[in-house]
Amino acid sequence: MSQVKATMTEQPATGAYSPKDVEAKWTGYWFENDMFATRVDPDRPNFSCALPPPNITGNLHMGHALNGTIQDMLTRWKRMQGYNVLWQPGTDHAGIATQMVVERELKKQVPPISRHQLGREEFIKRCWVWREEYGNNILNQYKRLGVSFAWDRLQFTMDPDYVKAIYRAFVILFDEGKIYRGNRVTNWCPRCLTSVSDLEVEHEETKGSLYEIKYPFSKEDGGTGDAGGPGVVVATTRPESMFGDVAVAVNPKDDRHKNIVGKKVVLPLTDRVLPVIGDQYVETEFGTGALKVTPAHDANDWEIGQRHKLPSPVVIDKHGKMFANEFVPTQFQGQERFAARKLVVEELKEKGFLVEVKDYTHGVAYCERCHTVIEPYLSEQWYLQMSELAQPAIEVVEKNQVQFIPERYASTYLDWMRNVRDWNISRQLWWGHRIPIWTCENGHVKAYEQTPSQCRQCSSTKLEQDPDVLDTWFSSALWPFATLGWPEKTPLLKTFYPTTILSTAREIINLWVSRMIFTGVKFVGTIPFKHVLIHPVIQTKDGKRMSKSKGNAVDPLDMIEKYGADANRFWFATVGVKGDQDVRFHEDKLDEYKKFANKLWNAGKLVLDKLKDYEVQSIDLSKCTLPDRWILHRYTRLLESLQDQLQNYDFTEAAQGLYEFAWDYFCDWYLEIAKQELANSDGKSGQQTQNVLYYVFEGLLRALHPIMPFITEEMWEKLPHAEFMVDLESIMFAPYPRAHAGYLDEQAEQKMELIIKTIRAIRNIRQTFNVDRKAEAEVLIEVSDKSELETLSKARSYIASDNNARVNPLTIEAKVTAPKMAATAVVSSATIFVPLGKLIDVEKTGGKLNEQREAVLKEVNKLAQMLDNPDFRKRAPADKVAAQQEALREVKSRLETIDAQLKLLQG
RNA sequence: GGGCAGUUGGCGCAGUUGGUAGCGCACCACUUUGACAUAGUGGGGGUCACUGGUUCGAAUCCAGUACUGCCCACCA
Repeated sequence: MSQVKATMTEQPATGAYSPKDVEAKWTGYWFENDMFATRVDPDRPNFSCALPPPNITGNLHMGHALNGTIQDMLTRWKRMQGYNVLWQPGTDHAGIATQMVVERELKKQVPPISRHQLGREEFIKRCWVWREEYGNNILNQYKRLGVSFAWDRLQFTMDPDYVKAIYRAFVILFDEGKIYRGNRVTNWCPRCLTSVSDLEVEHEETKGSLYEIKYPFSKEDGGTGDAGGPGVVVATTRPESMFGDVAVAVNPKDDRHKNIVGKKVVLPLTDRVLPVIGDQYVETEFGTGALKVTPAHDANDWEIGQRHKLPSPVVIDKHGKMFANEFVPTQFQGQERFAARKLVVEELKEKGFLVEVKDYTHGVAYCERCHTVIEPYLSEQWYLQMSELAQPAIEVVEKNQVQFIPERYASTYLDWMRNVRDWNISRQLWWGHRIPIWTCENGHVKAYEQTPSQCRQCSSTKLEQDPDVLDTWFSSALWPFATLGWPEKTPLLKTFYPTTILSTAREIINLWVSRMIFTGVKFVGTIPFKHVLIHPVIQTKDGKRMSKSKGNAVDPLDMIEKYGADANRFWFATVGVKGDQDVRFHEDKLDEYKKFANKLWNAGKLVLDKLKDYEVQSIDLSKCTLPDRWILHRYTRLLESLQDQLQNYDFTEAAQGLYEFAWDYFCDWYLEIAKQELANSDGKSGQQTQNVLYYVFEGLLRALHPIMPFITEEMWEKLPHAEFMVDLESIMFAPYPRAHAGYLDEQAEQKMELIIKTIRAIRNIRQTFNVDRKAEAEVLIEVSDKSELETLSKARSYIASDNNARVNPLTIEAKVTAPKMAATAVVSSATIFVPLGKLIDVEKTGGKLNEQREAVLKEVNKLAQMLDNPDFRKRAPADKVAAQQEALREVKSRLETIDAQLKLLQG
């Protein structure tokens, strides 16, 4: 490993933190020195996760960035905890998407070329060229986020070893008879010219029309066979498909129609005669209660056609144009389907068959990739039989071997798997894994892992490979183990499989997660991951889905540019995985966390300044000041919670805890006091304060590192280090800080709380009465409780200091002579008097006191009422009653103090 | 049609086993003292969507209603 240590980045003297250079520098340092390379020490525990492979055509979006941050936080945290970590990165060849991009490029050429002109082989070559050029773009974008994935183990779903895994899996399934050829209606994209799965189809509410068309009874069934005579009215949204009709179906229970079952009707605009059949599928409530049956162009009609053994004439071709065959009247042949619809409707109207047209909004299926309206299309496809494969995959989730987080998503998965249908795994594309099925001249259909030279059954050398490629999800289904070398029993597979977690978006639970689970169980014999983290979807600030085409998508790279990667990551951490299922994006949040980074930066500057020439040494608790012990206590509590929170994937709380600790406790209170301590001290107590300052700040950086890797690395490098960390090349290899119970100190906590409240009360009075900030104020504090008196007496220098309440002279006694013209506040057993002399505004003081009195009185009444209720005293647990009684006593005494002060004021 | 979320001050959210509503941003006022004005200090602001129930007591438990959003599903 190269030992070129990055040098410190010069920051502008203004005090503001500028993330840009810092981030570029450390990204370079980490990646150039292979810091994230996989290292395996058999004595250490293992942590692994696989990055959901982005499409090579993809660009980093908010979802990627959130997901990347979640995985990186865990990976960095585990690395710091001494685990062997593998965060497996890589990309997906993305069949349709890549093919579309390359086709689009070809179209831009002069003259434009189609892929068919190029031919399959040449086209695939172009795809490879494209992939070499741009295929890792998105991973490089990921780097900007500070991700620590194993760059040395980059995988691609078309790498030779990966392809080997795919064909091994395919052949196993094929030889078990689970892969079969089926001829049925599937979703077809007339633009991509391929079948797509149900999951690759988007349904959108679209305004359209419901056409009611009269199908007249034939002459032998009492009709005239034309529009003028009696008939049955069917309702359809797709009149152009009528030429493929083979029947009219009604519900046999429908009183209006049941007597016409068995009759014949004439298909309008043609001479064809169709039977009226009875089928339960027909909804009596919908439309006219009569349904035209078009088996080749509607999945439901296909089912009906199968039940009634009806033919299935095809009238729309794969391009979405009306077929030129005997079923389609010549005037419509070759017309595009939507143009044909218009023409058909016109002619129906003209000839009197069109009964009514109603506005109708319904879900229309669109191709997820190109937004073309999907055409249900009768075609031959390869299917994977799912029922047997699903069973064990259902069990591992039912038995909690694979656990969804949040839990509710387990039912999304289970509902899908329990009703799973056979999987159409073939696609009519060129870019992808060609289906490894060869058919010989004698019709023997076999699957081969490698291109065969002869038929396995008859040794014929005349073989032809299936032209289709596999659904892209077939290859990504194998991701968790194919990336680790399966089917070989590699050491990596042994070490890192099953992976620890999988983190992804809920929209691909069925598409991807379910398939990894069943393939993992099937091929490796074990679950692919223990925990599935499903993160929220990031929406626009008004709750809309972000989409590139709508132009409302926020580009995370822009946000990183503007606010820094650490600020973005911090926001992603607060989003976490355990909260709502959707999160709206508000840019102010990034600004807030940018300010947090700035705050840390400036705190770091102060700490460094106070630790000039500091040599690390251990803390001597017995010599520590109260604030020292207090911050150690708070810090220890923070670490305890962090351990729990990160363990439970509670990133939201972990981030909030760190934010609160760093800003409120450390910066606002401890640093203010420590600053003063170090300025005043004679060097004895100051030494311990330095130790504590170092201990807490250095630890805080490590604690923050998984969330904010850049700024913590930058500052950590500048700090001196304890011996065991001196040689580390990066904070990422330093141990995650652990809580030491010895630093817990509840007493210090209570004492500091009293002091803080006291300081706040004095500040409140000062501001309420407009005491000049620069002026010192006289303060008298009467403390009835003995230990509180001691605490406050010992803390007098903190209370009096310019940073805090700026008091002089300060009197703290068990009993003081209450000054007449004074503002008053009560904190616990302490009554604070600030004599204001001429400054005092009797009216204002009285008003303020009366306000307080009212608030306190309200509490008194509420508590008294509760305690007066005999039911409460009878039924509430004794400790609760006692607690309320105690609360009442406390509130009453505050009321008395206020009353006394009011009396004095009115004097 | 089925399922899942959410509804708490202007905005974004916390509120574990029911016991006097918290935080951040924004807002108002004051302050440029050597970590930070991307700051400090103080302050104002909420009948916890609605209805009913359980309970001595409900933001919290139960039932229902209303909106908002997501997922799944073969109503033409």
